[in-house]
Amino acid sequence: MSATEDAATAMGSTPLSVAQTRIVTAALTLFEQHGVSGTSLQMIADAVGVTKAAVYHQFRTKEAIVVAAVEMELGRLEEALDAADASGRDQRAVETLLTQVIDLAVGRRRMVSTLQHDPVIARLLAEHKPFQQFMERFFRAMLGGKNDPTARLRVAMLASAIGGAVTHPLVTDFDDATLRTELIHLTRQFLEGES
Amino acid sequence: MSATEDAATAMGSTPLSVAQTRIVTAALTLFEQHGVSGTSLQMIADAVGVTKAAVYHQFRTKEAIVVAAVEMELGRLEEALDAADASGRDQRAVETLLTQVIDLAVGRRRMVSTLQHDPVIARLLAEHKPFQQFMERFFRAMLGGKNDPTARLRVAMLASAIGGAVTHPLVTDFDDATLRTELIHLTRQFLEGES
DNA sequence: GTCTATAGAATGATAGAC
DNA sequence: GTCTATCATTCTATAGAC
Repeated sequence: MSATEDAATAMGSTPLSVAQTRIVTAALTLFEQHGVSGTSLQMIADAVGVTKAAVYHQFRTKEAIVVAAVEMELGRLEEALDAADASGRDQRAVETLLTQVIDLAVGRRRMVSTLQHDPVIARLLAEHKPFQQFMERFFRAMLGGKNDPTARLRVAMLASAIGGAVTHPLVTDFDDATLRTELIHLTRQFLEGES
Repeated sequence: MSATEDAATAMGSTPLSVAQTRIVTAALTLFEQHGVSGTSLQMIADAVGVTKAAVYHQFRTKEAIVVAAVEMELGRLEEALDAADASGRDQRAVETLLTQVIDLAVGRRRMVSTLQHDPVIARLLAEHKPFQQFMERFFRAMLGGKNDPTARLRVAMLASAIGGAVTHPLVTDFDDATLRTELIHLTRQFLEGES
């Protein structure tokens, strides 16, 4: 409970103040509805209930808000990643990590798609050094020691399948618990075919 | 070859003129780089090499351009879908459709993510009647007669896995042929687990 | 930490000439 | 089919008062 309300951000950046956390939280909701480009500072300010100038006092640019938002979301993965890195690099460690990834993806459903596919965030993940390193670390853990083309494609498919399925129109009627159970089941099935 | 250059749009709408086709093609490239909201009419006009007013003469609104663009892309799926609907509703028909979907996804890599995840297009697919019906038809074909929750999640994962994998950072170094072969292989493997 | 007020550029969209 | 010119609106961002 307190972990969800914690304002600390990941990847060694300065923790957020209460006012900053309010802005980032509101921004995230708008980003998932309209995308980053489709969200103006005015919309964010209105959602928080302050003026644009107040938002600019907390973040110098719109990009700074996006960075803080991505940091906040990736921070949720960091704990799971730490545990995975500590518990070796075998198949069982990968499955434990996958379960936590699924938990996060189901719990934050609508957020995941934005994080994975918004063009602005994609560019940020590719160009911003700390994000680059974090994603490399994440994929390394998901690969569990392997690195052949088939293994890489398998991880790419798995990450996309989980992230995409949780918001897919065919699945919107699933409650979280059912979605979680079924996702774990089908994910395991996909991994069983592994050579 | 002539099929790729054909300006005809799907879903019963008016075919596009040459000028309109030029605009929609340029718009699609920009949409995949910046998203729909991140693409202005000025950017589209510049890419085509005309003024904004010339673009407005061809399409009354920006939304009309987006609709035409989505129609053009979904049109590529329509042929495969017709064949699938004609060849029954068994497991083999689904596998044939899947192969064609993979071919399309690999061939148009960067486009797929935009179509599946851009918030403006997502809203359009959900609210625009002809798109709604087309997507329903597509999912029905992919389900191959089934409709239980597990089957729906399986299709959701499959569609997301294919659409997401083709642009995934872990797979950017794959050439089209390799990506196609491996995707078909892993997709079949995923389906073999089916009960 | 928030406000009012504003600068300066870019946005979607229209009118009318060629 | 394309142009120039312009509309009202919105955008990011800043200055300065409280």
